[in-house]
Amino acid sequence: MTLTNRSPADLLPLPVAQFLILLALATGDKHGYAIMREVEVLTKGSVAMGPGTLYGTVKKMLKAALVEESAERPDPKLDDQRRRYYRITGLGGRVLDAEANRMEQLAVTARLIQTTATRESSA
Amino acid sequence: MTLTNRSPADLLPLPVAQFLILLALATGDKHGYAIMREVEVLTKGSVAMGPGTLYGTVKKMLKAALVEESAERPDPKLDDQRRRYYRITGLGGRVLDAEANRMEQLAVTARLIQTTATRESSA
DNA sequence: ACGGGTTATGTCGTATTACGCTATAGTATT
DNA sequence: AATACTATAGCGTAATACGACATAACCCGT
Repeated sequence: MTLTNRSPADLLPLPVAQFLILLALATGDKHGYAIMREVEVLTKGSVAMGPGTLYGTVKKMLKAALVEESAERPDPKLDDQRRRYYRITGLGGRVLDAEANRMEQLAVTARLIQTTATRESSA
Repeated sequence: MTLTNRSPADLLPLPVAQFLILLALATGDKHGYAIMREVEVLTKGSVAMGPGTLYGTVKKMLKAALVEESAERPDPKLDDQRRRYYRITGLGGRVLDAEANRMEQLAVTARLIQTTATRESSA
C-alpha cells in the first residue's frame, strides 16, 4: 500500500500507450522521438503515437516509476542536445511482463471460444 | 469509409472494456448483469466491471454494431422482465478476432524481447 | 403479504487516458 | 540562409473508465 512494495498487478490492465512505451524501451534505452518510431515498427505501422500521447504518458510513467530518465548519452557526434533519454525500470519490466501475460491469456481464451463457436455453427 | 464495408482493423486497439464485453458475449447471448459476472470469471476476478462502464460501453457498441439487442428470451419461468439480452454481431466477431490477434502478437513480441534482455544481462 | 437481500438497468459527475494542434527550437542539407 | 526534418512540450478537447447513486423487479423466508 505504501510507495515501496507495490505489486505490478495493481496497475493492470495497463493503458495501451503505456504498454507500447514499455515495449519500445525494453528493446533498449531511447529518447522520446525514437520511442514514437519504435512503436510504429512494433505495431507494423498500425499505431502512430502522436506527441501529445507520448510526452504526456511518459510524464505519468516517470511519476509511477515505470521508466526513468537516463543521464547516459551516445557519442557526441551522434547526439542531439535536445534529446532526453529514457530507460525502463525494474518495476517497469515486471509490469510489462505481467501485462504481456494478461494479454496472452485473454488472447488464448478468445481463440478457444471462437473455435468452439465455429465448430458448433458448422456442425 | 461508408457505414457498410468498414474494416475491423480500423477499431483497433479496442478499449479493454469493449474487448471483455465481446469476449463475454462470444460464450453466448447474455443480459447486462450476466456480462458483468462473466467478465469477472474470464479475468479470474481481476477485473470487476461496474455498471457505469458496462451500460455506457454497451450503448456505444450498439451504435458501432459490434453487438445487437436480441428479442429471444428464455423460458418465462427463468426469465426476468427487466433483462435486456445482447448478442455479438458478425462485425463484432471479426473485431474480437482481430483484437485477440493484435494482443497475442504483442504478447509474443514482449516475451521475445524479455528473453533476449535476460540472456544478455546474465551472460 | 411484508420485508430484506439480490438482481438488474440506467444516469450522473468526475478522473483518467488519448490525441491533435500549436509553439518552439536545435539539426542537417543544399 | 533557407528549408526540411528532428525533437520536446503544453494546451484543449474527446473518448474512456468508473464509482456513486437512483430506481425497480425478483426471490425467499416468515
